Amino acid sequence: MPGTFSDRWPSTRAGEALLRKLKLHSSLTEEQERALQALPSATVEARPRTQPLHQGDHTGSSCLVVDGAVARYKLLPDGERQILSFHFSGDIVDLGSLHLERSDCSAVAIGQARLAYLPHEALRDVMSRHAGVALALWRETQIDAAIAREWLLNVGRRSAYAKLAHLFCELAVRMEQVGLCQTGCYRLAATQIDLADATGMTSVHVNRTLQSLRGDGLISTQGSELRIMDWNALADAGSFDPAYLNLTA
Amino acid sequence: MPGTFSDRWPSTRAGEALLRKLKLHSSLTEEQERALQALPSATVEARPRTQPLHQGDHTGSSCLVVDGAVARYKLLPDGERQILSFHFSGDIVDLGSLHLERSDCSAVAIGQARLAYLPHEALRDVMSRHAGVALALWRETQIDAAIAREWLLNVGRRSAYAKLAHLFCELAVRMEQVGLCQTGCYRLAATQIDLADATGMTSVHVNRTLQSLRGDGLISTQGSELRIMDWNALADAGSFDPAYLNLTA
DNA sequence: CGAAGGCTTGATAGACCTCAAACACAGTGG
DNA sequence: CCACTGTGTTTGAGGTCTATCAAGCCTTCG
Repeated sequence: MPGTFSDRWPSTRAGEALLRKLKLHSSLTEEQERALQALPSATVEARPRTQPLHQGDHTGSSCLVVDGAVARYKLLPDGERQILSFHFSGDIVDLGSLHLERSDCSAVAIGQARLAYLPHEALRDVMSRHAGVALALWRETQIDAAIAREWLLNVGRRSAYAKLAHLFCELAVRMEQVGLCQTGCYRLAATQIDLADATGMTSVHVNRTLQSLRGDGLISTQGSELRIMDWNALADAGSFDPAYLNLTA
Repeated sequence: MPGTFSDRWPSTRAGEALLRKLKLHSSLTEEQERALQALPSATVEARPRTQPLHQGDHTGSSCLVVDGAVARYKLLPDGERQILSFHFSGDIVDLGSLHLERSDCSAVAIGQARLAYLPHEALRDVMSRHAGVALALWRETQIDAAIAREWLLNVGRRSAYAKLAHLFCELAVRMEQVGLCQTGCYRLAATQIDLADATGMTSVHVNRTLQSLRGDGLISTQGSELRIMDWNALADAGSFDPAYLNLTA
């Protein structure tokens, strides 16, 4: 029901979301802010499971998340899927391909999402005229890369229990940054299959690990809402250190 | 023995290695090339297992590999290590931290290596004066990020056999780019422990999987030299598709 | 109400890990 | 020249974490 959805998030515009995100780590002049907000963009509603981006695509625009969530992923020939990242309001999903030939991964909407497509030409133009914007976008891509590296550690070396704990911590911090998480409580329409593909597990094992996490009083869930009951214990279980998110710039 | 080492690789300079690497995916004007070659740098010899970069470091320069190999990694509180990437001649290990407060990972020399430290100030200066250089370095960081994403898939979703096959394919292609691999044969001073930490396995299991790979006639090893005996079979086993390396720009 | 998708549970299996020891090799020093 | 040491490789024997297979259940939605 796109109608209902639009009613609930009526006013956020693409430039606004991007601006808020960039200001988390970079300071911008008023002129730069105006330039960003003036970015042309085509906003679209994306139904759950629709794919705003396909591996190998050669598009002329980048996909910005205005509302909702998007997951980037890669597929193996046998159909196995690895989710590489989650993106929320203000995140540019495929900023990396701005100066690259084609995208190396696909993306899918997790739940209903509102997306905006920013023409590469316009982005390049703003970046060339405003060095501060180019710097902010550079930082944005570097933080994205840092998150991928942390995920590599997560998937490669942590136990199932720690993997989920770490993921939930990261999502809490990142969503809190953009106002989507209050008092350790946030909504994410990810299924247990999604969580499995993000952490290199199976959905069955995610289910059982989730039960442990709940049983130990670290989290609770109802519907798509996740509530962190004991932040210290959860962060400790996942050996979560938010330094890699570069929030303090 | 730094003396012996210097004698074997006597002439490569920092700017040269970087330039050759960047030209793999970006075209540069003669002026830009000169600017790159004129970059000031302090070249040092790094003994095996020395650490040119530490997590949390706030350095004023970036580490370029001139010769040899460097691995980037992260540690878990319990000492578990995840290697995030390997770097060879022309790679800048921590380009990501050029505009970030501090490094989110550490690095270690794999075997003897020669490194050059490029002052951030000088890099920023060249980038601001030459948009083409900035673009090339942007591409460089994006390819680095794309490799990390492919590793995420490798570590999260492939079998042990496929993990090693994929890693060996990537290393062959990347080392061939810079002249370190001929006819599917290259030297890498990585131990089986290193390979384990790069793929999220244990060294014991790496050892056994290596034996399978050899037994199936896909590779052969002698000392630190790896020879790919059957490229097609190896690429197939690792479902290796070099598209993510962005070689064709 | 039926269908579809997601969640939960049980039983079984296997890929990979852990522990432990032996082996190979190079560098060191007496 | 040969023990001696350290690091890396190899092998063996369990053990376990996680995957697989299969079924039942629940909610949502047309």
